[in-house]
Amino acid sequence: MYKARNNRIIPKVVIERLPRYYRYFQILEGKVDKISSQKLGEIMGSSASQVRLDLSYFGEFGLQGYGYNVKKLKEELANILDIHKERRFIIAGVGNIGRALTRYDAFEGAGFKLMGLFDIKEELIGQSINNVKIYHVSEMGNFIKENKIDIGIISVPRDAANEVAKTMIKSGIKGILNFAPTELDVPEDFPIENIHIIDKALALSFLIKAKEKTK
Amino acid sequence: MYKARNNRIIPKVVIERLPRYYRYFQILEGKVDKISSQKLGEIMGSSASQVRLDLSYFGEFGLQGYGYNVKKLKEELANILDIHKERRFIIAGVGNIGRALTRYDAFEGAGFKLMGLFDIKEELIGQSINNVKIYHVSEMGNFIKENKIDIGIISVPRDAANEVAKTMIKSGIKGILNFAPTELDVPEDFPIENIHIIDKALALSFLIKAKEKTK
DNA sequence: TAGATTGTTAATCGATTAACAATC
DNA sequence: TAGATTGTTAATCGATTAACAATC
Repeated sequence: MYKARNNRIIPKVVIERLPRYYRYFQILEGKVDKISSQKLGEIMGSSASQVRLDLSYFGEFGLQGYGYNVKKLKEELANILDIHKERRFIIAGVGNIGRALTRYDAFEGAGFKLMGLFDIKEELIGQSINNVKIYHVSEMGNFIKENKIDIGIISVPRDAANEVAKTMIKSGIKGILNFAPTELDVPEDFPIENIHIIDKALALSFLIKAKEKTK
Repeated sequence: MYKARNNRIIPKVVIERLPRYYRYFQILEGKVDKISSQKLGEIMGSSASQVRLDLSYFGEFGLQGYGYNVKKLKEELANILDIHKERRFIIAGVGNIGRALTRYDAFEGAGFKLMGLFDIKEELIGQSINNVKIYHVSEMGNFIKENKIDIGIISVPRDAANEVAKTMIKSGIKGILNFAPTELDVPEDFPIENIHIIDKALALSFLIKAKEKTK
């Protein structure tokens, strides 16, 4: 659990919303100087109360009768999300998803730096994608230690995911972004985020079907 | 809102969990014949109560003193998620993410069929990726109508996303899977799912930083 | 000053867990 | 039958919204 000011515990849902606030303040910057919780809520599709309560976990950023200073808030959120710090990451699994993430430039814009790629396919080892070298997974543990890797992206097949995660964690990685279609067995409180693409597509299928039924 | 048996409304959180149940029943099939809510909860990392309540929105699938028949439940979930029906989709935006999704074979395994790709870059038009042709976005509206496209994946840059969504919806698409880093302006109750990769990475950054602080 | 808008507490709403009668 | 386990209702927990004093 993550404590905020006043010893309050920051709910997980609030943490998940933080990057969204950051995105909106990025867009607002340059357009307006200040914004009220009311207006921001309208733009983001949430309530003014939620905006104020969410932000209040991290500080008193507003000013009565004025609202929030856009430039200042964007900077505060950048600090909260550690955007100015370089966070080094690697990708395990150079399949379609892995390759795409290698070339995905938005990572760089958010302060993430790709240091290496890992796979088991012999024919890939030694190659480079976007000037990032592919190594054999057996070298991953040492690589993490030597290069002080912060984050591991897992895009290997489902059955290999847990072993990869285990190696990463044992080697001192600080967090995992998991694209494999399974829940990983990590220690309680180990930082992890899951991106289950097919799950999202299937939930969408359900929504579509359910909507058609009600017609 | 989506009604279930007994006129209960199915909470959105339950819908989002459905694909996860399906995944686990897929894995269990062949391994065991039956499973109790207790055991399933242990494997999935949720409570037995939640398993039973979640499933109860869709039917009485269990048997007292026995549990749930794995093969049967997997089939029920497949039907609930419409997996046996072919759902046709297109991808707007042939950047890194779009390309990766084009080659992502898990879509096919879940019953999704990619029918076309769309972009504005003239040099891409007419090319094919994985035997799927790239068209100009100006042709998208007609393509959707003529080919009865169910789902649109949006992987265009942020500023183009809303216009693409508008065209899709106007042309009768039934649902959108959005990878663009923005919330789309869709009608209330229009089926949509968002996959915000950078948001997830940034939330992970926060978790890592917060954990380090407490040490 | 008057109006606007914050940060926070209280009230409400929704989701999860516990309890248990029903029954295989 | 006895033990196991369901489906559902009630109790609890957590998240969202409403209300408002404080104050720019």
